[in-house]
Amino acid sequence: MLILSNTFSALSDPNRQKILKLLKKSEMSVTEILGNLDITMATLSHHLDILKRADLVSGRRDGQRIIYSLNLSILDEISEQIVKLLKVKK
Amino acid sequence: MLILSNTFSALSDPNRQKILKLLKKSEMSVTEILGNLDITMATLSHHLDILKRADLVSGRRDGQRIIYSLNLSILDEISEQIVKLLKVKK
DNA sequence: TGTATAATTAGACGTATATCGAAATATCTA
DNA sequence: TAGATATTTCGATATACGTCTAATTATACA
Repeated sequence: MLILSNTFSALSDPNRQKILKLLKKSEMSVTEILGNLDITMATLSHHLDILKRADLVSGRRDGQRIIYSLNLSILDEISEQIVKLLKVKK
Repeated sequence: MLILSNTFSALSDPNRQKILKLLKKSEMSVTEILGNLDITMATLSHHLDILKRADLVSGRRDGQRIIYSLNLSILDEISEQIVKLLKVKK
């Protein structure tokens, strides 16, 4: 079960939004993601942890690297929750 | 034009989510909203300001009271932005 | 015009969060 | 097994945010 507050918090940071947009195109290692952002590796790792805990991304190890990818399964659930939050029944 | 980051920030607080759910049922004055929450009037006013600036609610004066209501027009835009953020083209 | 009611604004405070550099952990390869 | 590469974790710091009380603004009405 999704905790709505956490998901929106996860989505509310500009750098995390950039990460999601990058992963939308293709899965990437941490270092690859880092090349597209202006933060340190430590900070990126922190953001990835938040996105992981919100179930928005997942990472799998591939040798030395960890490859992150978007969790598409969450999309429908988020949309549904937003509708529940805002949509007025006619 | 919607600034996505602001919308998600606005949606990310539990009390603001409660406010939106209340206004979903019917428009309400600040004092009426207050009766459903466990915060001070000042804090509520602060949250309403954030929701207003995110275009999620609007307020109109009615005598001494200010009546807040949900801005339904934003819903489609938010859903669209979420899809843009997360949805991968097949 | 003065008092009551409704809401916002100002100022202060503690906690959460984004960030960094440095240290630790994990994997690969020579 | 030692050194290199990739990532995470730790500890510190500055800023943002949610909250409060008190003061201010706006409206109503007697």
